[in-house]
Amino acid sequence: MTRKATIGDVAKRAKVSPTAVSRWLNGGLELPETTGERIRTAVRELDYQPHAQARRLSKGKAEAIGIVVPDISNAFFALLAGEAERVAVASGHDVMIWSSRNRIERELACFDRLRAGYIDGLLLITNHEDDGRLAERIRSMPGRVVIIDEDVVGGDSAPRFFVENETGGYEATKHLLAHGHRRIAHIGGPKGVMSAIERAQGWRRAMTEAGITPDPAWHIRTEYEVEPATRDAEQLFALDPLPTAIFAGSDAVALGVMTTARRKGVSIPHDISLVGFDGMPINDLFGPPLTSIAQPIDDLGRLGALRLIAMINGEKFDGTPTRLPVQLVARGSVAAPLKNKVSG
Amino acid sequence: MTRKATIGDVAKRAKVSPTAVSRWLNGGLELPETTGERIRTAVRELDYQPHAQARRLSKGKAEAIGIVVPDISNAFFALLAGEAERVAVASGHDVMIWSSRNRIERELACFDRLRAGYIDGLLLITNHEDDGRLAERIRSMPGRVVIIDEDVVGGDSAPRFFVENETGGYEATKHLLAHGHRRIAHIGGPKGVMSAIERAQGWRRAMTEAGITPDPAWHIRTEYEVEPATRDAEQLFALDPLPTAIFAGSDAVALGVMTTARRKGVSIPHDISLVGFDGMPINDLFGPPLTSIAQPIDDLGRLGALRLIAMINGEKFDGTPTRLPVQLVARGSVAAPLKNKVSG
DNA sequence: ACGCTTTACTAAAGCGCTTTACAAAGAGCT
DNA sequence: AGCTCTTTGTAAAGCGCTTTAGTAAAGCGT
Repeated sequence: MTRKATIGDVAKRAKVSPTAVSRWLNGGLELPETTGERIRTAVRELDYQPHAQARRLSKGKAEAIGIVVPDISNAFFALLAGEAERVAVASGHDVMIWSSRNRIERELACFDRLRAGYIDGLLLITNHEDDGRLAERIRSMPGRVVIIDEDVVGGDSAPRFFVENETGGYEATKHLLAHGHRRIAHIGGPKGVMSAIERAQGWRRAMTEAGITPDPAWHIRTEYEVEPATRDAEQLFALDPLPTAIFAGSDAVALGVMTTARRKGVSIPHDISLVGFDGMPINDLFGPPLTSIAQPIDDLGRLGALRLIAMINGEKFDGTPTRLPVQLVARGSVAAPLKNKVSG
Repeated sequence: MTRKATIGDVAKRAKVSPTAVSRWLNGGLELPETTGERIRTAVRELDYQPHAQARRLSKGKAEAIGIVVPDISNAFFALLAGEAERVAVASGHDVMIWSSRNRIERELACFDRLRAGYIDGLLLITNHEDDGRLAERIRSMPGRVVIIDEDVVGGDSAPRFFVENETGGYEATKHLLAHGHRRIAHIGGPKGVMSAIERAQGWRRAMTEAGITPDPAWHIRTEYEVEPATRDAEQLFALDPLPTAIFAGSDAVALGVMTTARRKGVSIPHDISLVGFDGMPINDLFGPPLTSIAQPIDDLGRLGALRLIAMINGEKFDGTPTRLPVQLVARGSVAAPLKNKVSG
């Protein structure tokens, strides 16, 4: 294999110095047309391409950002990361997407990459309670981190973008109440996770306003993933009397509920109504189509990436969180409860 | 912001040369415990972390690979990339995942990154017909590229991993035939795409063996995405008589068919049976659960990544394609055709 | 006391690029 | 003619690391 052409090879062939080639290519030097043409020809003939590593070392910038998500094969995160990537690429940054699989070590590894100059900034999407290490890393890298979707306690030095979780939980529950439900259970995200806390608060507030004191057994916690939710939903189906409706803390959780319902021979929405949270486009295709609180996933990804890039370019921001609105999308998984169906 | 510690700072504090620090850290130098301890302390106190760009420039390796997929927010590719990533990370490589959005320019950009030394190898997952440029790049980077899932004509210098597309199409069609269907339509992937061609061949072979000559109108092509498939499926629902079954070239296409069926008031599987291709785990949750030809997605990603890393480490391979088996997963989207239901 | 081996390191070059500082040659002005 | 200004470049340093080649000192056998 022939050695790759370097800037020196180009310079030699164009009969100028490497300096001239570099500066001319990067727009820092005006040269007469004949000289420019010689360089252009040399570049073409040698198929020259600057060595990324060298250029980055020299410039002191990686021209790249990283995106950590809990799991890239989860459609929600894939959508989020996809949108963020689009924005970053458009501004000339390379993008690395990493799955943390909810292992904090893998998240910390991304901070190491940041410190190592491998990326200029990090878009952090995390899903689990922090033990303090994440918060510490965030503080130690000011202007380099943007947090999306889920808070990190103590990470408030970084810009953060969330949705109106409490409102979402409230609206979901109101929707079920409006259909006549009273025994509304909530299966939400794990302990210590902001979105789970806020969505549960919204649920509780709507219930209280309706004059209902939720039975503690109606509130259970699970992971935001299909598998664990499928398992943990069992508890709900063991209750007597059964809840007539379930507000699931995410669409993945709702899918878990659907799976368990199917296995138990419980029909949705005939026997139990179900509302999810996320508003994934695919919800439309489930049996039944899933009513859900839609998050502005694109905006979340886009705004986060834009903010990160602005910071990399030197703009200053504080950690005031931005809250984006959510919206109920009614589909087919909610009906009136059985007992009320006729009597109203 | 205080400057980041360099290897020189560590050396000074430990009262040794940078050489010693580098070699000791990288395991190339035995040192007495006291010296080692001094270095260890210095590293800790300065919170030293080698500069990735510099190390990579120096070593002439990026210790990273890239994965291009058509669209990371497509669950199939997300699964594929996720598995490949896991393998690569386990072997100490950084992973960059890029979405090409089926733009060949974006795929070529990934080859540029390869040439620029930004990554050591590329896992290529492409979805559309090549105009020759892809094949040329693949040839020009021997031992650096592995192709997965979909062939590139002329890219046969690189290792390739595909599934048994023809068999899959055959099995899907046989399954429908076994349920008594005769008017079996096929809505498959785009022209010039290997998997689409092979799956269609399987369909055609099963039909022919059953003594049926497929009406040309029964075979239509679309993109492997939900949106276009939703649109293009219209043609199938405009036929008279309607097909009694549809073999969709991918699960995304099947989803599109389901969407259109729903809109047209056509019930699956009551009025029309449906078989997809991919075997996405989520198929279980659709209404109805989707019968599909399952691909070994994990294996595809894993084997591809392993092969790529082996090549980076100097092993030689030729372009003999590896074919992985597929398997029919029967769920609820296939029933006997209406007219045959009673008469058998 | 001599050479040989081992231990414990180091100096310097080099990876390929960018950037700062500077210079030669000509043009224009007084 | 002498001066400044512009044009057209170049030399050299430096980014932070690895690696090659080597060396001073200590230990060892005879």
